[in-house]
Amino acid sequence: MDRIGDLSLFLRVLDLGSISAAARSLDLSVAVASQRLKRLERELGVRLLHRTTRQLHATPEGMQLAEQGRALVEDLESLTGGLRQSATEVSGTLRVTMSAAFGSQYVSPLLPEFLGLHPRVKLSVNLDDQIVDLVGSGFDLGIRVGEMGDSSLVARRLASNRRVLCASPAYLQTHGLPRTPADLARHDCLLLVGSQGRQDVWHFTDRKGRDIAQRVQGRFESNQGALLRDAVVAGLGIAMHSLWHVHEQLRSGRLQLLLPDYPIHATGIYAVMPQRRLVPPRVRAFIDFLAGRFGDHPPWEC
Amino acid sequence: MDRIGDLSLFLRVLDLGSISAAARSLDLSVAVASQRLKRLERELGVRLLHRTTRQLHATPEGMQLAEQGRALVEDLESLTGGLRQSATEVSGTLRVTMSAAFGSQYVSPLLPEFLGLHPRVKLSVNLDDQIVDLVGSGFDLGIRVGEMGDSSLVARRLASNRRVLCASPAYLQTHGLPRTPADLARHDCLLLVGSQGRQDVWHFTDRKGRDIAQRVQGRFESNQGALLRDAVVAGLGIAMHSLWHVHEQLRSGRLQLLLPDYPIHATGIYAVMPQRRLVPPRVRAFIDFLAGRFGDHPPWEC
DNA sequence: CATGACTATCAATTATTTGTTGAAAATGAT
DNA sequence: ATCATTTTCAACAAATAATTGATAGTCATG
Repeated sequence: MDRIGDLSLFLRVLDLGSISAAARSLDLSVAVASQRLKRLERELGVRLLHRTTRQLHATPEGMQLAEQGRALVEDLESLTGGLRQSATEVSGTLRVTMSAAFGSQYVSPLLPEFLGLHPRVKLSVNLDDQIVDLVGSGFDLGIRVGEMGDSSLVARRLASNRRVLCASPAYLQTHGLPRTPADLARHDCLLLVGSQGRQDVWHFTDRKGRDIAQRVQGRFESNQGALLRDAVVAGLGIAMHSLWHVHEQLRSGRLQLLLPDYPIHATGIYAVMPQRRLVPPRVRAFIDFLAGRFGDHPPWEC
Repeated sequence: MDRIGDLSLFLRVLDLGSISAAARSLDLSVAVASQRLKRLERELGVRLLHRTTRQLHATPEGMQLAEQGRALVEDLESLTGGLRQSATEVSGTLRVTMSAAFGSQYVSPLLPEFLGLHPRVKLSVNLDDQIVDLVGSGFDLGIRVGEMGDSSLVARRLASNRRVLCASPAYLQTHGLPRTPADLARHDCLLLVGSQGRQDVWHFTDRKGRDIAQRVQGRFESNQGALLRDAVVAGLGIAMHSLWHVHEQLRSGRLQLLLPDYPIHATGIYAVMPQRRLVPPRVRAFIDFLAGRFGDHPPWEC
């Protein structure tokens, strides 16, 4: 066996559970992937995959090769990556998944420029807030808003993510202006329902830096930030939003900032990627590009 | 970097100290080796070898790649070797070095048959008793007579190597027949001078299995077994010889066996090879071939 | 149960890479 | 200085890989 790429392909096939998906993710035609797997099996003289058109599973030999081979491929990548002084060409298909609202609002306008900068990259953009398993879905990169909990991924902070409490002037005229977090208990609060459940405890910081937790409730909730924003603009209640998300509305006066003296713990906007030793140049280029655009003065900060 | 073969080539180049030698040893044309090294350097973006036409040495990066890469290549070989169920074709150039006397006398007549058995192998035979550094000299295989001390090599015993004490009838008529090892102190003994120095202490076993060491001396010594044999046939003294070496002379009566009641510790005839995980099929085939010819009834045993 | 959407493989063509050969340039030894 | 080696280069031939379009198998769906 000479080609380590065949081994990489095999590993990718196992990760994605499909020859077609692996081929796409490596910018190969499906036929090539198929015949290279066959070559690998022929050279080893062993059947690695039991395959039907609809499902794959590894033979015992395949399992063994996968287990031991993965370490090998990673070692080789780290070895060559350590030596290689300058990255190679920025090319291939960049597969990125991003938070829907943030992506369409702030990333999308930048994409033409990025494509112009790197003529040999193709982009495949997935807008979705749910996808967690980057490697299992074959993405190079995810762009996520909020806390980074997952440890199997490496994250790079692209920008800070200040969150604010806001409501429409109409709502405030009717219901009054809250002065402290405790006041929120008597207001209609609009809640985001995430994958971890309803987020009905809001955290603030008082003047002395102490954490204040306030349970809130209301008559409207959604898993879509955009719906929440429409609701708060319509005067349905008070919402906690990322600054970038309501930046426009605050500037135009359709929304109003609340409790400015009780700042909310800031999180970040992150680029996350599978923990690989060797980051493809196109991924690095994209992250650097975004970081350069957002870094010091994101468009949503005053 | 995709081709692990390029890395292997690079390692071989470092072992042999020459691109040409490495190319020969891998059955490649020199030009291919050259351009594959260049490809490796281009892909890594790093210069690995400082080369003039006359000498090579690795750059720091080259050293690093060699150190870490060698383990990698070996891991890959053992992994694939462990999976691979049947060996591949017996082909390529088999480079073997062997003890001169034994090689010309017993191996040489078998070579045509071996070549006939495997049409796609070429043979490169080196007759020399000195070469120790197999891997450094680019040999696949060595055939050695005697004790195997070197631990960096793996050895397979091809046949036993009984040694005997002998002298010509004419010498014995003049000097008398020794009855015990101690008698040898009063005889002319012909000594082999090896790379470890003059071998002037001979070891025997008495009837109870105890070791008897006897220092001997004489007026003739050589590093060439053949000269020693000629000398003992000419009646110059008593010599200790491998049985295969004097088998003919003993049968024809030109030499006579001495001290048959004090056998000498038997050693062996060994195939030794560099400690690689994966033995090329041509090497295995050759060893099996020789073992089959010598194994149970070597031609020099009665 | 048939249809449709995918999937893997096959066969034929095209493109790319790899290997060979012979010549040239460079180097150290005689 | 010449000679024998060594590495590299350049042009060509051979082998290999990738693409395309076609075929057959499989599962979910209506």
